[in-house]
Amino acid sequence: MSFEERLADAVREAVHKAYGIELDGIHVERPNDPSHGDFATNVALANARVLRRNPREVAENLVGALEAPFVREAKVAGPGFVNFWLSSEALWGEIRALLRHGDRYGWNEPSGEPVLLEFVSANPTGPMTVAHGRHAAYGDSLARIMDAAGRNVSTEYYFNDGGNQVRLFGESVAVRYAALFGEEWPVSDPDALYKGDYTEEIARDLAAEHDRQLLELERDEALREITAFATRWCMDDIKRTLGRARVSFDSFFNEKSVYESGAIEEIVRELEESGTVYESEGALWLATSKFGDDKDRVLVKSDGTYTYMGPDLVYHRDKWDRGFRTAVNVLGADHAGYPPRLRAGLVALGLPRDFLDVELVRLVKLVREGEQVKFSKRAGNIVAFDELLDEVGEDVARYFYVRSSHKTEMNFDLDLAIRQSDENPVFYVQYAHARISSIFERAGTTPEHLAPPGELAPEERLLVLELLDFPRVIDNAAARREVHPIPTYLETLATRFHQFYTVHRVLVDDADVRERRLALCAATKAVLRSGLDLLGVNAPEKM
RNA sequence: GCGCCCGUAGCUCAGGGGACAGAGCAGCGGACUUCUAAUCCGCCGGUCGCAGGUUCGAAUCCUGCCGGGCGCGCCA
Repeated sequence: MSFEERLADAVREAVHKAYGIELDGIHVERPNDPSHGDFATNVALANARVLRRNPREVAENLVGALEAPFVREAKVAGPGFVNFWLSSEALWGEIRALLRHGDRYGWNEPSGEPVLLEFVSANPTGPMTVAHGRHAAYGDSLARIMDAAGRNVSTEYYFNDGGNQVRLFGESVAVRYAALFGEEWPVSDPDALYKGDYTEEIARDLAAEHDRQLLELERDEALREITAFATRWCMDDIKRTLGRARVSFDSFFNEKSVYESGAIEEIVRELEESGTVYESEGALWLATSKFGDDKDRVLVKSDGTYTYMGPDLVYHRDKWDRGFRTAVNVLGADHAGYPPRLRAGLVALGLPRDFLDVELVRLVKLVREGEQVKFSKRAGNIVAFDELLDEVGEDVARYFYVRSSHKTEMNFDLDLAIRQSDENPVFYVQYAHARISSIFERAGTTPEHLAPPGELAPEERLLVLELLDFPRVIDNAAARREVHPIPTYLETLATRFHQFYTVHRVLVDDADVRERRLALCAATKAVLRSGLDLLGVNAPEKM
């Protein structure tokens, strides 16, 4: 149990003892100013009104009634805060616990209903973009954080390889392919074709494998072959990029399998039976407005093909059938209108309203020399994630992406990421880790037993308090589905370590002191490595 | 027009009822014979978009404006 929780309990009992009432939601926090104690609570201020006493008086009574052996001192301060200082013994007790858990400190055993986290799910119609990169970095880190926090989470990538975009993409490659043999491939809308140079690459690979055979086939069949080849090519390309960025998925799901299974027809039949669909203007509509959507949505277009609602309903019901009780979808903010529709459709199918949960990721803009970078030659009207990785490296890319909240629009300043890499926050954190490694290398040992607890110097105390905050940071990030608290935390922790390092020499002659400081280093190293790992960033031994 | 999100230091962003609003970068000035100076310390820099309201207390909650983004397709 954390000190916050232990303090909250102790305060709750003190309130009970002094006033005979049970309070919950007792707020204990780390004050900004160290002179306000290791921890502080505002209960006296928050409850002065109900108790009909002035806050300072309440605070005094609390301090008087407080029984907490791990508290060295409790003092009333300001308008009625109670500030707590913990005993060094108690802090050392937690450091020992931290060292026992190592880089699993703060982790919880998995429990609860299965959650499926779906992210990226970029269409296999081209390379991953820098926007997908943000989704990948966010989603993968979130999965790691939720896992650490004890959520029963799995990750999945949905390959949209069955829809309209894919047909267009197939045509784009077919045009290039035919051109290689001096032939023309007729298309309905040349402007809608994919323009990036990679379509040329795919066409060449296709030609290398099949020569001009596919041009001999009947056109529909040839297009099917070409499209299948092209989407497979993109999936491989995307998976390679993901692997490079250290993003992993537990499973991949193909939209095509939905079309081929006949499940859509089945769903439509089900909806017909429940009377939630109707025909109008030659299309089949789903009455999503009965389930919380603004208006009804087309399910089967007048040309007989399905809108995305069809396969998506099947896919999400499949998630439910596989046992997941929460489906978290990470989507681009430009898809904001989509969740209410899908949710309404799922409710129409009898799934609970809270099954689908959506996190919207805002746009990322690449900025170079103050100008927005909008496209690249290879990728067409986008910038490929690979190109960003080439420029700034995997660690910087992943760290920068998640440093700010996924909910805010982000400017990724390339000049800063590259040119000033020395002053980069990711290096700042990594450097703390490397410094510690260097100490252990010099020391030739890792601490096997701990020296008896001793008084903590101010810099040591701040470092320790920061270390012990890690479990709460993980829980909080998981609960809010936010990743950026981790970098924020790591930077503070690195600062606390660098400050400690500047003031105190670790490898001193006094064996007890040396042992204690090595223990702090080991603890810091474990938490830094653990935190960086949550972000998919390396923790180097040397820099 | 309706709905959702966002306005915090020159820049990129934390903080989302508490004690003087924080960090990094940029700028200025200090600190390496001692475990890595990719570090540390100090200075400069903010009417937390504006105006009301709730509260003992508001950057934080509520309302209204202003500014920006996104959505409101038989596209995904």
